[in-house]
Amino acid sequence: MTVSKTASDAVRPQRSLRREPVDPAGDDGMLQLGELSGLLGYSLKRAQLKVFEDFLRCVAPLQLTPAQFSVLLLLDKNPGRNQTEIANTLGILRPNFVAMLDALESRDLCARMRSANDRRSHILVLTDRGRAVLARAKKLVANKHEARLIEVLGPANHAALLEMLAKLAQEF
Amino acid sequence: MTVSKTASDAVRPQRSLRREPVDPAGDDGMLQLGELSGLLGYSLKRAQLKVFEDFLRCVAPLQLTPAQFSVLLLLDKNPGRNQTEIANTLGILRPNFVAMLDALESRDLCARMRSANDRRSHILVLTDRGRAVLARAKKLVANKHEARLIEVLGPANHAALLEMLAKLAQEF
DNA sequence: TATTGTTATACTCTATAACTATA
DNA sequence: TATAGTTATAGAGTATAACAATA
Repeated sequence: MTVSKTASDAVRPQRSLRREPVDPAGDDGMLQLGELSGLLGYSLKRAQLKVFEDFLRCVAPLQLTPAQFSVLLLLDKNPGRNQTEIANTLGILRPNFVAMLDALESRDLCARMRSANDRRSHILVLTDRGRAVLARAKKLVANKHEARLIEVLGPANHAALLEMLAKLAQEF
Repeated sequence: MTVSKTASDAVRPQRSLRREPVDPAGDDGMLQLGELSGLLGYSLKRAQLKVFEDFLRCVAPLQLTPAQFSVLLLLDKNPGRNQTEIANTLGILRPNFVAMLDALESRDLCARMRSANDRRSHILVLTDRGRAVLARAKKLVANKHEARLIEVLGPANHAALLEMLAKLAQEF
């Protein structure tokens, strides 16, 4: 270690004498982010947390997480698929998908059924209740969640943002 | 439950007879994402994972995670701050920040020192080694990580993306 | 009494190996 | 032998309560 073990004055020298508004952040008050502001990954992560938080708020009446919503959407659009196919598409590892499905199935939102062709695999289907919940969830997401995003960003920016994120998710 | 317990034909009816390229995804091959493509949170999450993955690759020689890098950056830009201030700024809870600092301090990248003013708080400082590692990390991030992002998106899009994400992280 | 750093703890996500039943 | 679903497990990340030292 090369730093002295007692700081305060050593670290911020003649600060107690003059109060120069040299930078936006005073000695107290908000800290300077520095090049953190220019780090895409940093803003990406913080934005993602905010967006998921808002998603949960908007869909709270239906008690669905973003991940659960994505599963229901995918089952609806892709009938006749098995667990591995759905999990892979969503980037969920098969072992971790088991508990997720257990939760959805225990709420009677979807069901596993043995495939007649290959008795190893479970064909996943939405139940009537699953379809109903999905329909209500879609409305909440569109009218509350996405609507708020579009309101904050503006429709054109929202579309541009979506396009860029999709590009990163695929090509990067 | 309202669905029959054996599927296959029930779920995808006359598929074995005709092969109509009705939609981009065949019976096998990639699944249809449906409105998942329009869900900002979904692309946001997948993009974030990709970007963090690339960050880890680029900074691998220095063995720094995005979170650790952000701590070093913040310590450098904000000397004389204590654990609570740094943790709060990064959205890290104080109890969870303890182990993070232990790891950084055990590698001699930063040091805690008792404040002379308030003997409860630990002033955080970068060590010489910490400053050196941070300098190298900044170069790797700029020349490899961010460079690749700018290459994929284009400079104008990269700037626009950063601006929108920062806006979401703050105002949303 | 309030605050700083800390411990303990728990819950979620994620990741890997190995088992079973089928193929 | 290989694959689908599963179990067990371990590791991150995140969250809350409570304690000791200090204010």
